[in-house]
Formats: sequence, C-alpha cells, structure tokens
Amino acid sequence: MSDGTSPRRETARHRAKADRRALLLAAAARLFAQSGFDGVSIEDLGAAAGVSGPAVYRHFPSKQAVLAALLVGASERLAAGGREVLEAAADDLDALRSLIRFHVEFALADPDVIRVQDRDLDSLGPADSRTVRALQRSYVEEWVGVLARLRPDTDPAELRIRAHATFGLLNSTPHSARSLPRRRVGALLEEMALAALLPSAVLTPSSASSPAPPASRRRP
Amino acid sequence: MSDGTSPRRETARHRAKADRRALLLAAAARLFAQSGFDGVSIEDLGAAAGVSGPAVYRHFPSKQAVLAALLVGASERLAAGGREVLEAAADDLDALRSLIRFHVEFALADPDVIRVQDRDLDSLGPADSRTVRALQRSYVEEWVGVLARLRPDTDPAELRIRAHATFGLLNSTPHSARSLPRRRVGALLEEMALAALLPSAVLTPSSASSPAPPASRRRP
DNA sequence: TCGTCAGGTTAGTGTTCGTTCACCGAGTTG
DNA sequence: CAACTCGGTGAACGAACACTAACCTGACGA
Repeated sequence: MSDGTSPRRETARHRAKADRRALLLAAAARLFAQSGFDGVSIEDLGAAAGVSGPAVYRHFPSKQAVLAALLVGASERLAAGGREVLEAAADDLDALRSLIRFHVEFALADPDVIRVQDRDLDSLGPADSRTVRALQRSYVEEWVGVLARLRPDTDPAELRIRAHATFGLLNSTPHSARSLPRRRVGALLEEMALAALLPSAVLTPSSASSPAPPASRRRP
Repeated sequence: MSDGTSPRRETARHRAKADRRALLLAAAARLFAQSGFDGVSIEDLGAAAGVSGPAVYRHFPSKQAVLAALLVGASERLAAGGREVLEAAADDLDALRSLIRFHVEFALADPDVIRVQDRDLDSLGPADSRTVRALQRSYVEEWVGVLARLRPDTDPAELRIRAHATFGLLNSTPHSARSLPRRRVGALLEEMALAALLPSAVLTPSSASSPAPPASRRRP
C-alpha cells in the first residue's frame, strides 16, 4: 500500500508544507513548555509559526493532535535511541553508562519536550495516551533489564522505582538554572545517576575500560 | 491588631467553616493533581467538598486563590521543616541525612501537592508566584549551605544543580507505582539521594553514628 | 426572642477558545 | 492554458467556565 504521508513527487508546495509543520511543532514545544497545553490558544500557536489561527487545521486535525505528534515523536525517539544504545554496548555496565549518557543528551537538547511530556501527558486522548505510555514502558523496561543483569539479587520492582527516580533526576534539566555550561551539567547528571543506580562496589573493581567480568556480560 | 483569620469566640459556624475550607483544600490537591489546574472547574471543586459551585467563593476570593493557599502552605511547611531539621542536627552529615529523610517523608505523604507544585506553579498570579518561589529558594539554599560545608571545594553553582536534581529524584513519588510498601520506597529514595549528593569517600570513613570530624561540624 | 449576617442556592453574564464555514489566490497537473 | 487542489484568511458558532446577582435560611449575639 502507498504511504500517504510522503507524496510521490517533491514539489515546492510539499516542502513548504513540511517546513510549516515542523515550525508548528517547534513552536508548540516552546509554547506548551512555557504556558502549558491549556495556556496556549490555537491563535497563539499559529502566530508563533507565522500563520494565523485556523491555518493550523490544514496541518493537524485538532489541537490535541499537535500535542500527540509532539509526544509520540519524542517517546519514539527515546525508545528507539535506547534500543540502539543497547545493541551497540559491549557489556552491561557499558550499556548502563550509555543509556545514561543518551538520556542526559536528550534532556539537555530538548528540555521543552521533557517538560511537556510530564506536565501535559494527561491532555492526550485515550488512544494517544496509550501509545505514549506503551513507548515509555518499553523504554523503562530496557533500563530495568540492564539493571537486573547488573544487580541480579535485587527485586525488579525496586529497580523499576530506581529507574523512575533516575528519570526524575535527569529530567530536572528544565528546572535547573543555566548557570553552568551544558557540558558540565551533563557530566554532573551522569555521575549522579550512576551513583544513584549502582552501589559503589559494582563500580570500583573495574572502573577503567578493562573487560568486564563474565557475570556482567549480556546474556547471549 | 486583631487577627482577622481567627474569630474571637469558637462557635459551630466557625468550626463548620474551617472544616469546609480544609475539605476544599484537600479536594483541590487531589483534583488539581489528577487533572491539572485548568482541567478542574469551580463546579467540580465545590462538588468534591459537598457544596455546589459558587459556594467556593464564600471561602476563597478566586480559583487562583485556592491554588495559592495550597502552594504557599506547602512551601511554608517545607521551608519551616527544613529550618527545624537543621537546628536539631548534630553535624553537617546528620543535617543532610535529616533533610533527605524529611523531604522523602513529605513527598510520600503528599504526592498530590508535589505534583501540583511543579505542574501548576505558573498558574499563580505574580504576587503569589513570587512568594512561593522565595520560599522554595530559601529551602534550596538550606540544602546548598549544608552541602557546601560537606564539600567545601565544590563550586556552589554545581551544588545548586545537584540539589535541584535531587529534588527531581525525590519528587518522582507521584510517578512511581505503588508496587512497593511506603517504607521500602522511602529507604530506597534516601539511599539514592545520599549517593547522588556525596562522593562515597565522605560516607565511608565515619558512616556510623560516631562523632563527625571538626571540619564537618556546623560553623559556630 | 428577634434582627442580622454568614454561608448556601439557582440563574444569569461576559469572555475565551476550539472548531467550522465560505471564500480566495497561487502552485500543480493534464 | 484551463481545471483543480490546497494552504491560507476572516467571520461566525457553540460550549465551557470563572465569576456575579439576587435570594433564602438558619445560627448567633444582644
């Protein structure tokens, strides 16, 4: 079957439409983060993208659909990124470090989306809400899986709470002041997250890039 | 001058009014946490407290004022609690542990207020917003002060970010599932917060209740 | 006991806002 | 080049909702 989202021939109209759509989504991220979903009118949203009011309905069927596109997109990027990171990791400790680094990078690059995600998720319709929650769950389960192999004696329910708490820690980027350079904030958050997730005992024996012990390798 | 908030004589009417007001605030915490400030109508709010609609205006001058009472109250309890904890602490490490324990207790007891606080703070008017932010700032500065004495070589700006990140960690309670008993979740969060805030070196030398070294004591 | 008043009710009132309608002009297509 | 598609516009509609008005009633104070 043909893909309705990508036209057969590239024309100026299509490019313009795609650009406007992207502009709308970017404006939505900024405005929703600043004032909340209910605090932004369709008029505001259109104006921020250089058009006025009802033109938004040429790109999205409803205001909710704008939010849905934003949040489903973000959750998909997170879940996909998590999967890729896991496939590229050498061992479980490396996988955890990479997950943390990836998440920090995301949170620092897109603090607006982070904020919208945990403030306005309940403004989605039931179907979109289910989609986003499913993607989020699969992302969390990747973290929990890695943690479970690194700490096989720990109750998975506890690991799930640890993962959620770590997301809270890393997602503090929208709140924390811009008083330090991005790079340092990133390093700081990575260190805190690792310390919060693993007892220092797991770190110290082979903190360098020496090969990890077999018990810590991913199962085949 | 007389205090307008407390009547000279205790009568049934006064008790009834105070009860209704408390009921309204409790309902507001629950409803605002569930649906957001803009997602709750005055009608909903009144109904949840057993009255209908405009009766709310006999207790609060506006819908915003309900939110303000909720958030100012919470910030005051947090700031005051932090101050008390600091005064009772034996040394700086004990102070930090107590701050963490206090905050965890608050976050577990009132997850609704936590959620409202960081979702709907921007729905306050400018004056109330300033009040809440000032109280929050004083609370954060207590944390930063303790941390600065425990880690005198660390940039205060970094410590401030560490504190905010820790609040994000501890305030994850509204998101984390109720799959574990309160007590265990609390212990878990305390351990994570401490690990995230201090290098393990500071903990290991005197982790028991032995008297702290002079360098770690509060300055006179 | 009786006038007053606080706290409740129902019925507006004005506004904001999401969404739809009818129309227009330019880019695309056959 | 003619027909048409499509993204844009301003005007209008209808619902939701914060807040006000007018009125009622029972507890309180003298």
